[in-house]
Amino acid sequence: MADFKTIQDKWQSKWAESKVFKVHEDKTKKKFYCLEMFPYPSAAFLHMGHVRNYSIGDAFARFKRMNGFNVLYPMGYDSFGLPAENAAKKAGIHPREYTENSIATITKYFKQLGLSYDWDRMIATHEPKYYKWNQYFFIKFYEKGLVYRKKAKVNYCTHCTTVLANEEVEKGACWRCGNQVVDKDLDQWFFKTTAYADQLLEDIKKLDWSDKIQTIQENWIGKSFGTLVHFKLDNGEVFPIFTTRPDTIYGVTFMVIALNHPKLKELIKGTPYEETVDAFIEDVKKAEAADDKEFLEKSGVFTGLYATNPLTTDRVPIYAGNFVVADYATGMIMAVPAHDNRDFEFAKKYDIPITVVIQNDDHSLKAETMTKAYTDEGTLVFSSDFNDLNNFDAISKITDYIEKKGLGTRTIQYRLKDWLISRQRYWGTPIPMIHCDECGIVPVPFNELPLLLPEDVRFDQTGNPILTSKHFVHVRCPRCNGSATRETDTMGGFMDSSWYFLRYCSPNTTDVPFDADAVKYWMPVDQYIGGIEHAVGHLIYSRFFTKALRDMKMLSIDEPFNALFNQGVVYKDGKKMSKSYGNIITQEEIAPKYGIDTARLFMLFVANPDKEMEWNDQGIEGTHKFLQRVYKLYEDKVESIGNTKDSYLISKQHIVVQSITDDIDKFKLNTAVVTLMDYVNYIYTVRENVSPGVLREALEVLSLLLNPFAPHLSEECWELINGKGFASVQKWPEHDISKIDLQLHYIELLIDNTVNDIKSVLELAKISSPTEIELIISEEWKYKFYSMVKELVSNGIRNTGELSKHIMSSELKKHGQDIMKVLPKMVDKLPEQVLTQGTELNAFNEANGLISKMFDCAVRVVTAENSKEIKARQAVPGKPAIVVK
RNA sequence: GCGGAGGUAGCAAAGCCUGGUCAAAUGCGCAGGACUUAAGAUCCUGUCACUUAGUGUGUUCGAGGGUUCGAAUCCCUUCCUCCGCACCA
Repeated sequence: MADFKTIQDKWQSKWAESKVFKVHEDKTKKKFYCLEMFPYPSAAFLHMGHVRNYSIGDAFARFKRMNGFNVLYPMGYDSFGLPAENAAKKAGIHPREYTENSIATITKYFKQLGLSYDWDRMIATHEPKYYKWNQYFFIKFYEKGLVYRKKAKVNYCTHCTTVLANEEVEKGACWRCGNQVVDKDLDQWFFKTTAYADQLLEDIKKLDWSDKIQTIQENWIGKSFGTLVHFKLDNGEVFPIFTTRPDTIYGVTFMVIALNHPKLKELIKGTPYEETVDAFIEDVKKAEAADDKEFLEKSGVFTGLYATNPLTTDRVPIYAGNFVVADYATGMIMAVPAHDNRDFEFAKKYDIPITVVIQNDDHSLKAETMTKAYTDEGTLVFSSDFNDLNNFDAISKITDYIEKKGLGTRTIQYRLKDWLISRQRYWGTPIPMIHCDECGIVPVPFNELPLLLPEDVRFDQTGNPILTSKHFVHVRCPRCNGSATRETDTMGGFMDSSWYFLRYCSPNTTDVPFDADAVKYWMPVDQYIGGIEHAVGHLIYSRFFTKALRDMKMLSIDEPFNALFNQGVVYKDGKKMSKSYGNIITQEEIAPKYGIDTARLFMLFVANPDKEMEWNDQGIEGTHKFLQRVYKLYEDKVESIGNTKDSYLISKQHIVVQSITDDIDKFKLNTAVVTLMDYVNYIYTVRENVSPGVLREALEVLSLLLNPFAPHLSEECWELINGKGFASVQKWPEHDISKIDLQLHYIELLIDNTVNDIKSVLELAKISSPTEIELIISEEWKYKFYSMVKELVSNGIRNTGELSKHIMSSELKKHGQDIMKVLPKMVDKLPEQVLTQGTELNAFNEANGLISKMFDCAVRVVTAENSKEIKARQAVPGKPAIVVK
């Protein structure tokens, strides 16, 4: 029995001592940057979900490293953020202390996983030497006009007492604590992500990302082409509204403005409607708080205002409605109930007229009898000069007209909003800005960076702890030296993660955020690995950051992450494995019992890495057993009793290497493990019948193939067969197609079957302990079937159709049906030598049954243990089945 | 509503792209056997049904149709499950 605990400790310390995984730029080698999303160091443990994620990344990094790449594979911590601050509030320890304790613990666990990180590159974003550069970038972006401050309605979480970015709001609730988010008017800092909306959208297509995540990003950016139409209010004010359906403009019967539109209050101030509208807004707020779904169906209230449709000059009423979003487009819509379901619902509810302007084929639509909006294609009616046009054709014609008359313009609208970076909390990067009454907003001078977080703060009060600092807030203006105040907001955590992948390239530079040459060498990330939950947050911000830095000439790449792999979630008892559900299995529970290699292997084996998987307590026993079996191969001193299986094992070895290499390349780690298991079983069956050299090579190869999956055992096995150096940095085994001989495996199967036959015969004949069996297989029948296939091919038969024709018109007719069962694929592929591929093996196996029918074969079998000669005759209809002598 | 991923033997999970190698890898579970005083561990065999000494036959890959000499695999319809974004004009 192998003691996995001792083995893993031994190799972990050896790796650490010799720094095998340390890398540096080496222009002579091809680089490969493999990166996992860095974790937030909150909980002081790793559960099987983590084990899975990092095992996937490590397997891939190891694979690439062994394939000769110079692999950058770093790890660090996204260590700013609310949990640390909340813990500080609760437990009375400083967030830094909490964070650094967590980091120490987590790092210990990481090291116990045996991941092949270059630990010398570890970063933690809460360290001043890191966040200094957040401040630097902030100011740079500010200078470029990519950072601005504005008063805005923002999402505010009352529980976390801070604003949240759009991307941090899920279904109207705070992503972290799940509390309902409320609107608040605040002066806030924004990154102008929208400036790159188009590029962000366009460049997605260039990336090797899953369709799913590409679609999520596309939807999030939400580009739509439309027209801005100028409606006029009664007070003469022009109010543009955005529509993608100008073809329906003659059917507008009302307008709807967002309840929280900044202009609404002002427009109805002092009118008789002010009171009812205000009351309605209050009701909606209450309903939202109470999550009253029924009330939250489309509802609204008349504002007493009217707008004039510039095309019809009709005056239509303006409602305030809850289904219109204030910060998309202009916050007001034109409503065409006949042709939009939302508008239809609303019109029905409040008894607003409906005007049909697009007719179906038989012109049978009537406003009175409609039960839902007509949203299909049709012909325009009641649309003045545009009558009888197809409505989709009319879109551009009407827009042309609108533009010509100066009533509006074509426009492109994005759903993406600017990135709100301000947080009213302590544990983040201080925003390096100063508010001066004289000079306005003034950045902190570069030479004063990093602007450190103040230490003299109290966490026992509500609100932003920074405000409790006596020294932080008041400052002299760097420009006029007058008295001024510091910005007290800190940056949201996504700032830290927007460029950390650059910092890994040169983690210790003090005069620049990253070394240009190092970044040029390592970037972009070749393989990024992480959860899909970051689809719209981190993965958009990082792309934005990269593009902005490129335009500032600090980078020369367009995209940070070439390939992205989203690993599946680990479930237990039907729920995602997480601390909050209390259904975690930690590394600590598993590793002592089975060893960490077992845990890692199991996580990779049980399901395709991109699929969700259910944790299974029993399954892990199986992988443990497997690793023990592997170890036994190296431990056992096998007395070889022959070399009859040499070529079989060699061939098998090359098949296995080829198959595993392909699988890892495609991230199909689960099937790679299966192949590995199969290989181990195979070695067991043949090891007594191969020469020592061949066995040794097979074991050498096995120990290396094992490295990405069970690295510690891999090293141990490598050492046991006297491998030099670390297995982890050996060259990945190569496969040689010419060494793969499928015929051999085919014959092997035939022999196995025959041997089984003979076993049966022995049983039947009650011969319990034969002392000799000789197995003789005639060359003639061995190749007969194969040569028949060859003959067909040489007759020019290349595909199924030709084959069936050939058979029907040939002497093979009597076996036609049977041949059709087996041959076609072989015929199709033989010219390309596909017979050399592993999967073809089974074809021969299947063919075996047929062959035994079609060809007469006689077998004499001899083994060491028996002396009785037996003749076996494969069953052919009408012939004696087996003759025992 | 829009979008994405799925439904394979007792369970988990391959196979589907590129149709014939599929009664369908592998692991778990289960059954039998070897070993053992016994249990455990380990090893071997079996595990859709009926049958055989071996072979074989029948019915299977959510359901229903279609294409094909041939479908788990391709096409259409349909049912169900999970997951994102959600009133984006």
